[in-house]
Amino acid sequence: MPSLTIARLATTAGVGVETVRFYQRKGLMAVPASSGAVRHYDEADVQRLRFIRAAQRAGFSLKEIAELLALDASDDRARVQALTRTRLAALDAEMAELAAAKAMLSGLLSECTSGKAGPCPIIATFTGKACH
Amino acid sequence: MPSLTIARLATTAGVGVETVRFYQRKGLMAVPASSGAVRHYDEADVQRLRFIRAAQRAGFSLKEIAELLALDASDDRARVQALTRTRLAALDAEMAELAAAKAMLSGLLSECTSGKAGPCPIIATFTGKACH
DNA sequence: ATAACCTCCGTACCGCGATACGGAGTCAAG
DNA sequence: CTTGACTCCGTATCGCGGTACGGAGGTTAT
Repeated sequence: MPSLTIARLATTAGVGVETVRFYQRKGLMAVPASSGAVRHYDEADVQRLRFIRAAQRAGFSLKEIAELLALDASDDRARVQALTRTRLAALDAEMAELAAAKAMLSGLLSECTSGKAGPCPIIATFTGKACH
Repeated sequence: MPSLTIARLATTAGVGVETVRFYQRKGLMAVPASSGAVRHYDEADVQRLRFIRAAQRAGFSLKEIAELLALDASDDRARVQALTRTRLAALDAEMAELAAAKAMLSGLLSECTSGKAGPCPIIATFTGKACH
């Protein structure tokens, strides 16, 4: 039975001790009812932390992750799929925004690098001053 | 001389009154030294708010925007270009992360939609349980 | 001139995701 | 059996980008 202290749990999962405690307060992890004064953790807790980190990388918020974790128990695929579709739509929207920003900035950068005279086109664009 | 109240300034630029005051506190806008008790704003203030919003859409933080605004005065194109390149690199990194997340989620979603048996692949992936 | 609305200013609060602090208790090694 | 490292727990603080509240005073339309 691999019994970990909170510090070993945290370093195993690649987070800080305070972060584990933060997740406990947020209801993302249960506080183990330890026999004694010091609480003990096991492989399931490591997995739970890894779940949280993986879902965060996919862009889910901690609130959504809490729901996903609850669904892990109650096997409601429809709900998981709905959350996933919502997240995918949000990802598309974010990507579109980033792509637009990137297009604008890279265009302006080359303009500003090659241009010689007048105000910086980047600044001018943000300012709204006519520049072309 | 178009003299605006703070509310008219805010609505013209498409932000809230409280947001204008927030930007003033953050040093992004000067508080006009009004003659009298009520402060007055003009077209330059509208432009400044639009600058802030445009730069935000490009992904700059308020801190970076403050620097860009300072550079608007002091015409340091090299610095503006450096900030822009940094922002472009950050945008690339963010886009790569979003693309990875999207690929993962859309793959999992179709798997989960079509699959019938066993645990939900989405949950299984986050959990780290073997699923294939 | 009075009601209705706006401005000014400080301060507090929100959501998010953590991170820090500090005192008391616990545990293992020397 | 002490020392040092770790744990527990509450509470505070951070950074970001705002939003909300409330009272005193200014302004405007009727």
